Amino acid sequence: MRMSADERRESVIRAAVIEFADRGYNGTSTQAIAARVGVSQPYLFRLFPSKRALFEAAVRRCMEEVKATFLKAVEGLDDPAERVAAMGDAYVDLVADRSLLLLQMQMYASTAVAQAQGDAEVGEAVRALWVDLWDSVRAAGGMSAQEATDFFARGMLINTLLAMGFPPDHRLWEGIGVKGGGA
Amino acid sequence: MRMSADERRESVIRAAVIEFADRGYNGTSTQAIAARVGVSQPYLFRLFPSKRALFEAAVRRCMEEVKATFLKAVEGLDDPAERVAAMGDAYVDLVADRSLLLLQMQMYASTAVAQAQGDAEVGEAVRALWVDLWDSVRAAGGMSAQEATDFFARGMLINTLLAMGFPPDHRLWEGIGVKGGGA
DNA sequence: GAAATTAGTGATTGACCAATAACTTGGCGC
DNA sequence: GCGCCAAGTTATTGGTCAATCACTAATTTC
Repeated sequence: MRMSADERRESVIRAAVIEFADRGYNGTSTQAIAARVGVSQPYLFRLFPSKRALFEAAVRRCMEEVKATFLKAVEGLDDPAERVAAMGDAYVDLVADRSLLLLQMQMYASTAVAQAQGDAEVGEAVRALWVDLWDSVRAAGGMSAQEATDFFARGMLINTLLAMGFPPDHRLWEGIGVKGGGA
Repeated sequence: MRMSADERRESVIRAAVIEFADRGYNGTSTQAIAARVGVSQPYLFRLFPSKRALFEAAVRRCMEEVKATFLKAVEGLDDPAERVAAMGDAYVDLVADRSLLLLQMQMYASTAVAQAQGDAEVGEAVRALWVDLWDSVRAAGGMSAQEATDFFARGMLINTLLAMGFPPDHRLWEGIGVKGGGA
């Protein structure tokens, strides 16, 4: 049961990704995260200075995993066209783990909220993560600027349809080329 | 000051669109909406049965306006290619009124939350609105399924970049063809 | 101009929630 | 086997929020 602070922080982040993905920033109580970890609610505040900091850690982790998924997909592939195709296919893995895509949606929404409230720092941090993902994916796929735009545009549509819960066999998925939108 | 319930409901919806767009569902208090309207908080519950119902009304209004913006853009145009281009340009109008695009983001995020909590009704309602928008835009532009997919994919990328607050002159806007991302 | 209807308010409540503070428990070195 | 530090808890607090209830004021109707 008892573990080092670093190990505990790690498991808290994992729980936070799931909870924040499912219920959003304001909809998630620190109590819910603590319960999922199996730890008391106040102890979270020993591991993270605030709820916001915990959310940021979850978001950072999420973006790292998304990036890692794409980079892993191109490993060992040399042909540029093949690499781009492999990254497109990698979306299947992301869709399979709902949390990573849903937490992205919550991140976009929460960032807009933070900025409307005058908090510029959150926006800067999120944009930095996003630009890093963009550039990494673009470089890994040897994409032109236009190709990268199209790639991410498709990704955002997938995110959106998934968030709304369109089932995998719905006709709106047809032009997209990745099945698995449901549940 | 005093007005009919219907007129008041109308002004409440307008206020709700702005507030929910800026602060999200859970981040917006009914007090904040009431204050913007200039009415007492309990009176909102005479006009709408619950906060959720008010949110749904705001979302419905938002989607109607988005749809109307696109349909208005093609008025008087006959050439199919011209109509598609006009709808693409119409995004400039939507970006100009931040609320409509940001409320969409909040809608996606909140729909995901509702579904994670077992509320299937919200998801169904939102999907119906979305399919209606999709079909209307597709019909108005005489688009193929693939063209519609590309059109909406681009739209979702615009939404996302806007939510994150990328300024209009940021390089990520380059491949998109609509300026006006910032504040 | 009185009666009835409709618009709107003030006070309150019970639940929830982030964060703090003060305390306890468990393992490790020696 | 004891002392010490890190892991973890219980209790609490100040604040917020959706929703209800009982009430008042304006408008319409006859």
